[in-house]
Amino acid sequence: MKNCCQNIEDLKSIEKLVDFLQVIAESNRLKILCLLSSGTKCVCEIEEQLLLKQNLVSHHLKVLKDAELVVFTKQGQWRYYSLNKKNITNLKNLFKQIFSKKDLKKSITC
Amino acid sequence: MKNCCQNIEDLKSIEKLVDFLQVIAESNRLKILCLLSSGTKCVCEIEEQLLLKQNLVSHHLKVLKDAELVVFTKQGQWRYYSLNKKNITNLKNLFKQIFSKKDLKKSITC
DNA sequence: TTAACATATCAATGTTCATTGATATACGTG
DNA sequence: CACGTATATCAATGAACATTGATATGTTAA
Repeated sequence: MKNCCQNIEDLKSIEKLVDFLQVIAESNRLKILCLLSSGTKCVCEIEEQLLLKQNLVSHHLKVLKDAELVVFTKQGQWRYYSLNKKNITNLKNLFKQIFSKKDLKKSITC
Repeated sequence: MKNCCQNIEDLKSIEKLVDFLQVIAESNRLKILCLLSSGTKCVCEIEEQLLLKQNLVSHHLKVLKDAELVVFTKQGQWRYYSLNKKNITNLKNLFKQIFSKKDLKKSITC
C-alpha cells in the first residue's frame, strides 16, 4: 500500500464519487436537485420554474434518475419527481469522506 | 421571489458550486487532491504515485490552480504543490449548504 | 374517436475537454 | 558553457455531452 489512491477501496470510492460529481456538475441538473429539495414536482413545474424546454428537463431527469439521485411516481398523465434521499445522503457522505483530512489519513496510506 | 433557484444569491451559489464541481468531477484531479491532502508534493511525485505522464499532471495542476484549489511554492527546480485549504473548506461548505435540506429551505423561497 | 396535454426518445449539431507528442523555459551541476 | 532534470505550454485529436427540433407514446377530456 505504498501509493496514495492506489488502495482498491479508495479508488472505488473515488470513481464512485466522480460518477456522482459528473452528474451534479451541470448547472441545470443542480438546479433541478435544488428545486426538488423543496418537495416533489412534476416535469412541467420544473420546466416553468427553471425556464427550460420540456425535452431538456426530461433529458436531465433521465440522467438524474439513472444516477439514482431522483425517483418518480406516475399519477395520471403526470410524473412526480422527488429526491432519492438515501442516495443523496450517500453522496454527501462520500464527499465528506474524501474531503475530510482525518478520514483521508485513516483510509489512504501514502 | 416566486421561483426556486431564481433568487440571484442562490443562482450565484449554484454557478459557483458548479464551477468547483466541474473541476473536481474528473478522476485524475480528484486523485491529485486526495494525494495532496496527505501533504505537499512536487510534480514528479504526483506523476509517480498516480502513474500519469508529466504533461498531464501539469495540465491538471493548472486547472486546479486556476480554480484556486491548490497552491505551489518554488524551490530550486521543483514546484511543491499543496491544497489551498481555505478554498477546499469553502467548497465543502458550499456543497453542504446546497445539499442540506435545512439550509436550502432557509435560503430558497420556492 | 379525436383533440389536447404530459412526457420521453431520437438524431443532429456544436462545444467542451482529456489526452498526447512536441517543444519551450527554467534551474542546477559539471 | 553545455547538459540533464523539472515543469509548463501548445497544437492536434478524439470522445463525451448539452442542447435542439422532430417525433413517439401514453393519458385525459370532449
